[in-house]
Amino acid sequence: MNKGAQTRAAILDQAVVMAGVHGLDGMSIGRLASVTGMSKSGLFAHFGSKEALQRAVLETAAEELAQSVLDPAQRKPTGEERLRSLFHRWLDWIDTDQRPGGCPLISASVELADRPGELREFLVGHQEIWLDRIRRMCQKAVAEGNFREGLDTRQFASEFHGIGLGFNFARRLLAEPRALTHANTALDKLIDAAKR
Amino acid sequence: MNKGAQTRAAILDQAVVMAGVHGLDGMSIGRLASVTGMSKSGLFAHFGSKEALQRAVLETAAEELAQSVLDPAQRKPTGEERLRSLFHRWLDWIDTDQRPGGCPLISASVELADRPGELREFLVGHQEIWLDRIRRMCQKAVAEGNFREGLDTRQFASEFHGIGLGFNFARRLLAEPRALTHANTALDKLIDAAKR
DNA sequence: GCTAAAATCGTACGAACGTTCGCATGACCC
DNA sequence: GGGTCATGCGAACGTTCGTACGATTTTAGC
Repeated sequence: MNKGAQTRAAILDQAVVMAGVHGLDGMSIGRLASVTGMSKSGLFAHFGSKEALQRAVLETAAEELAQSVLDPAQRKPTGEERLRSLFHRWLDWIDTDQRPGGCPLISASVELADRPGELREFLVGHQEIWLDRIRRMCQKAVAEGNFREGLDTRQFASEFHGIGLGFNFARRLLAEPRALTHANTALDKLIDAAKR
Repeated sequence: MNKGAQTRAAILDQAVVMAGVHGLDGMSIGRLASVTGMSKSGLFAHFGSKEALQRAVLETAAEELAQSVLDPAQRKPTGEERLRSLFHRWLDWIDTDQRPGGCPLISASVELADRPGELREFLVGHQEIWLDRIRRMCQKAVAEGNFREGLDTRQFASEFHGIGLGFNFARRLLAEPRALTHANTALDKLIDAAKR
């Protein structure tokens, strides 16, 4: 790995954290420079604009999510196992003490929801893919005869995602200790209902 | 109403909108002044600090939520009716075209989740009350014999809230047209499951 | 209608913002 | 190992930020 790419990766490591806590806008180049021990201009040169930095943060977060949540789940044999694996890994990813700020993509989703632009489009695309993956896992479970025929998979994906958002909320804002139990119970109910 | 209180209310009207779209931090006093046709210093004098302004925004949003969502629902006779009324009014409040930015309290929840301070405490308090109200409505339905005995009302409230968060997400970021249907179906399932 | 109080304005402040540019210094290829 | 190009720094830019303060206008009670 080049020196440049190395530094860039180190910057993005911190940037994902800062963006998760303070938002993509609240993340400032000056503070990021001081955290990474670089000069503002030196750091800036790696991206060329703040928007490009923000974009890189979103891409980095999406890659990390894919690597530590989506991909491992995809390797499970059955649809239900994939869904359960995805769910638990997702909760871990949201709640990890490695990264204060929870899931940076959820934070960005709320921050950018009503602000048209390239960043928003990127996020929309990512989240549509995310929901589609859930849906496909669900379809697989139907094809396997595990979930009932005629199940509304879009509805399933929507509810699946809602449980995760609720967990993110309960865990991060309220520090609710029962949040994990609530989420797991909700998933069990959802999967149970999908079977009959 | 005093001239002062009148102006203050007009400012907060715009401030709630701006905070919903750009976040509590992204809302700036200068832009707020230009939108309301005031001078920066004249507007500032009404609050004394930006944090006080942010606090007032949260209080205003919470009052509006109570007035147009919570209070009317509380007047319904049965627990289930209260829950259904609360839900539909909540979705309307989230999706209204009056206020771009969806529910400002949800936005603020994500923005402030990992930033300790007075504002966060206020939000935590408000959201705990919110969840508690849902829970109480649920308890009422149990007491009425409509929902089954032994129902985990905390679990119910958590799922109820998750559905709303999912709706906020799907409607605002993805502009998903099926979002309302998904939310309604999810609520029906939730209530149905609470009965048996 | 006068007057005290409340509301608003203009100006200014220091700090932080994103961005630019020229110069040094290190890394990497031949 | 020398030459080159990527990498990083320091200083400065114009703008916007939140905030302070004294002057001025407008409101409200007598």
